[in-house]
Amino acid sequence: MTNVVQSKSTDRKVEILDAALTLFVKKGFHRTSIQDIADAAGITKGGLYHYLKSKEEILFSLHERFISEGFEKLKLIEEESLLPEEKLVKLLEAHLEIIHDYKDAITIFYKEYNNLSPENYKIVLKKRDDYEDIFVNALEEGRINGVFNIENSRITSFFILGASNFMYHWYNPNGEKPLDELARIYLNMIKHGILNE
Amino acid sequence: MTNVVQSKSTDRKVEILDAALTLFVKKGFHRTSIQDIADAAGITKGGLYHYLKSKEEILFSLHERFISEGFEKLKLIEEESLLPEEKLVKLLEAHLEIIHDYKDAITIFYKEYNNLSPENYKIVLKKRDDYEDIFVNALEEGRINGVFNIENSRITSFFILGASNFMYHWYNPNGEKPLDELARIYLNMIKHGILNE
Amino acid sequence: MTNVVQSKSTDRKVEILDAALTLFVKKGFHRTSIQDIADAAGITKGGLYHYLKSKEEILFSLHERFISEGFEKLKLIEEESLLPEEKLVKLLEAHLEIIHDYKDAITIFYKEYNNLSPENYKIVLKKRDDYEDIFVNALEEGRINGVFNIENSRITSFFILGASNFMYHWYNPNGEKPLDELARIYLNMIKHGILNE
Amino acid sequence: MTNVVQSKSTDRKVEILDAALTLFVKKGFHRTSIQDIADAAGITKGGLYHYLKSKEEILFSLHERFISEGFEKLKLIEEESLLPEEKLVKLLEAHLEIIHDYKDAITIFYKEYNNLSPENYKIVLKKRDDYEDIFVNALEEGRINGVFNIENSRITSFFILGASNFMYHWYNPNGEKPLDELARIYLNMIKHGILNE
DNA sequence: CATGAATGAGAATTCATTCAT
DNA sequence: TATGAATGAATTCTCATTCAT
Repeated sequence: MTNVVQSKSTDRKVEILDAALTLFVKKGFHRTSIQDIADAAGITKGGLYHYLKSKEEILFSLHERFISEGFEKLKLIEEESLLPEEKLVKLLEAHLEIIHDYKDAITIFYKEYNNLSPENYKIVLKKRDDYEDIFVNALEEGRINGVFNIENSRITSFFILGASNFMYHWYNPNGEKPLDELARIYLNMIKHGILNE
Repeated sequence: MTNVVQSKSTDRKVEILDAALTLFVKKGFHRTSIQDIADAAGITKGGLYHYLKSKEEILFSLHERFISEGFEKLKLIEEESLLPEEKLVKLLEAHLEIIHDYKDAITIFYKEYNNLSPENYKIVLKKRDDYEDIFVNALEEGRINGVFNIENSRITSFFILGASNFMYHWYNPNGEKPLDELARIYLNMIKHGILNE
Repeated sequence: MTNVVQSKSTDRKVEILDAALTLFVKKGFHRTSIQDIADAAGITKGGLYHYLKSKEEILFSLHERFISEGFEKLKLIEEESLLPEEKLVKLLEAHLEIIHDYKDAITIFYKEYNNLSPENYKIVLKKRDDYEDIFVNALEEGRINGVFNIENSRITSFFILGASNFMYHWYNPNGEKPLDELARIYLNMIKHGILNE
Repeated sequence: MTNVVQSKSTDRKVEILDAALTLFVKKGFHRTSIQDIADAAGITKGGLYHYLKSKEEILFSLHERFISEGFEKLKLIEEESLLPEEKLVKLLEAHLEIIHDYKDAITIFYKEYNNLSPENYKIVLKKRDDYEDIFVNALEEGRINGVFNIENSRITSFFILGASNFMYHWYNPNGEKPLDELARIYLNMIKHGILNE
């Protein structure tokens, strides 16, 4: 899946990014200094610049890392030949798993993306749109088939993603509800709503 | 509804806060300098400090303004004697209205609240919890009555609020869908889900 | 001794000066703001400027108040016709009394006089010199008479004043030793030294 | 005596401290800006912060430098086995020498120590007390032996140190009286007083 | 007399980034 | 690769003083 052999440099870079992510989550992008990151990564400020050429690049790399991996995951599901309902379920399960795995990265994504350079901002937003489009397309397919009783696939997509994304504000991986249990509850509400009929 | 007569200072402070809000939304809290705010408000840097004693107080005031007004609105509905379903509908309509009216404030609330001082952070989080509790209580009432087919009122509340709050990421007040139309669509999904049964 | 009838303004000014003195002792001249002084005196910042035209004038007035009164006291003793030893004793007793009464003013005098404007600096230093000269003259008279076994009246004067002035660093008016007891001890050391002979 | 080999950084730091000391004596702590110090030391403001992390640390370092060296000097004398009178004489000669060598540092010590942070304030005051205790102990030893005709060693210590310390207000190293001459005069007054008997 | 608003200059400090070694 | 020194621009905040009302 991932490269087993990585150069020392790559390791070092990953360490720096991990350290940065932790700090960004705790203190925010601007309140975290390059010095802080260097300290946390066990490197000097000057040394850090051998791996990453600016603070913005750190932020961008963090975005990239999470959004690319997430997109790849969904893409694989999209390409499977599944019924709309099954596809939506699998997409959503994957999405919740991504939220679980990349809680920190998602947190800073929603808070700090406007600190990206205009060029990187565009790249990231494009990927986010592609990500969302996978949901929109799955919903649209089901809407046309008559499986989903929805008016507008995009609005529905935002509805579902919104409900899911909000989880990063409150979801505690060590809390009482395991993720698959939550996924079941969420799916149920999405499919049938909350009203007893 | 609002005071018609306000002292000059109150006006000035409101001007400063409005200017700050606009800038915070556009550039984020840290990338907006006091100088930027003062310029936008047509006042000198020193003058600004006559009305607000720190940059953090500006952020806090913006939070306060929106979260207190929002809470009052919901509180009034909570105190009406309504059936659970009716109450939830009214609460949600009010909530979407608040999102509509305070889109900018909510944007910076979710992005920048961790720039508040510890004391103000506590105050704001307390109010946010009170706000959410109104939804949780309404859902719990319906759950006990058997009107709502839900397992857990808090998770359901987060589900609904999450879906709604995410609107501030994409909702355009001048877009094709008017707010009441969106409210109808959202309510429908919350009540009945998306599956054709 | 002092005016029994004073205008309201004069009272107000005295209040301001007293408030300022207390604050200067506690926090130093620069760390005390005009706002602090105004607050302590129960007046507004703008109001304060009706009584004193600058922060420096406050400092100068405090110096004046203490150094003029002190000088007058010594002057009266100087003009009495006394034997050198008696005169020195009376001068020193008066000096210690002044230190007792104006501990705070003396503290800020030695710490903050270099914050005076050049003109006021000159005035204050002139008065300090006049004050010291009274001691030098008394010593010189005794030296010529052969009452005092000293080489240089100025150095001796500094020796005596130094020993006395240092008291403001440690003298506690509510401590175990009353002032007259201290005066006796000091005079004894000045007259006979510390060696058993 | 002192390290012959010092790192470049140590040199730079010493340069900054020396520049600061000169300026503090001339203009006082608060009227000297970091910019002033940086300019005088031939470094940029930002560069200065590479060596010292705050203005307060500059002040503290200046205090430390002088008070630690002074204390070491006295400590060595205290540990010699000398008769009380001889010990007092040597202590006082050393003390006057310290005043001669560190006139500037002592000046700002007495004027500006209340600008230290509470923690550093404590440290400095502790050292000052230790310094004074050396004199108190020497006097107490002589008082018990009957060599000194004094009532209270602490008051006597303050008397002597006060007389000596005051020298920094008027002593001019290039004046007519060399230091050892002054030491002789002072010692004479301390030992025998000023009265012809 | 008194006030509150406003000013403008200056202060300490932070920090991303560069670069000689 | 790695470092520590250095830079320079930006930033928040303070404050003595003025002045219209």
